[in-house]
Amino acid sequence: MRSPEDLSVAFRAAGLKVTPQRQLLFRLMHDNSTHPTADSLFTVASELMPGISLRTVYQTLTDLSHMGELQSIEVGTGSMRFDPNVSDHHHAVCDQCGAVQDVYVSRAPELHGLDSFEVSDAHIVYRGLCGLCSASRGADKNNHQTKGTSHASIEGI
Amino acid sequence: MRSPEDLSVAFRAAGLKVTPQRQLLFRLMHDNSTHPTADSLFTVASELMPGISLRTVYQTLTDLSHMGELQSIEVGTGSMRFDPNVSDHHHAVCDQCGAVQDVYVSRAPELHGLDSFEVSDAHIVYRGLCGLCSASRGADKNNHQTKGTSHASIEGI
DNA sequence: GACTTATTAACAATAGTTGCTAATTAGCAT
DNA sequence: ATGCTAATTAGCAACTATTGTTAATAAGTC
Repeated sequence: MRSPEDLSVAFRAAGLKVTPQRQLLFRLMHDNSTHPTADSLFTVASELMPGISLRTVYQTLTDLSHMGELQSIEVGTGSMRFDPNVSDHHHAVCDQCGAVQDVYVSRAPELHGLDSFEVSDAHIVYRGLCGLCSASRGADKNNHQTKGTSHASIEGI
Repeated sequence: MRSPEDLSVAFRAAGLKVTPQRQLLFRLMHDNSTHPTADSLFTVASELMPGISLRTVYQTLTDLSHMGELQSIEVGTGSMRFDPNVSDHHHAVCDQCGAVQDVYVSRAPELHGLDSFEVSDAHIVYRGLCGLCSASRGADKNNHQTKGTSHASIEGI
């Protein structure tokens, strides 16, 4: 996802208006590696701009997705996650705290049974325990993170 | 997933009752490679047993999942798919008709960025066009299948 | 065949997301 | 700066998929 400034230009060029709500969301999503849900993003946005509506958050996220600025992924946690990292990568979901990490896969797997199928995209979802959860394994059952926010993210190929 | 007969025995052994509704669902799911949704299974079941409730279908599918007799998968089509094939495999989803096929992956991919993550499961979802849809590409925009029912399935390693 | 307990069916409720509409506001031209 | 026009916002309703609840029913056992 491009910078908030670049996005403002891109939105105007696309005939879309650059509102304060959108600018806030640009900033909140830029370089955001926590894979937030629409709702968790709404919570953060509401603190900075009371009165902003969840509908607007959904709408802007949808717009950004359509423009290819972010990726919406479904990792089995019930709600959509939004990812400003649009490079070719995959995801790991912690079964305990729900954190989502980026995963880079270098070797394409060998397939069987897809002879007549034209593959255009592949997405791998890993499940298990994230670093923090496996460290505190069993000790505390409480989630140590808010839904949709990860402890840290791992970048780089 | 085991045969309807075996499942009847297993259910009784587990203290669960073998009702006509459950027996019907055993038969409908056994060797069913169409990856149906709860709703599409309900539609088929309703024709054979008018009056059966969607709740019962969900309940029985959940019971079967908990017993390890079938797998419930989420492939991004909005609703859960149920698969009597509980072997280690993955799935391909047609973007046009929604059909789901089994895919077997023989070589584990190389990962980067998962150092502190304890992986317990991995699931790959391929997206694209199934054989029938890519054959009739563009010609007819109409789905040639009912949601949740695939043209055919591909089995074998 | 009666008894006990699980199950069924119907309905309400929930979560996540999208549709709708009147009032507001950005962007543009003056 | 100011007004115009079309896009956007906020609020709410609607919708889909799924789960909770409960009275009536039926399976399984004796």
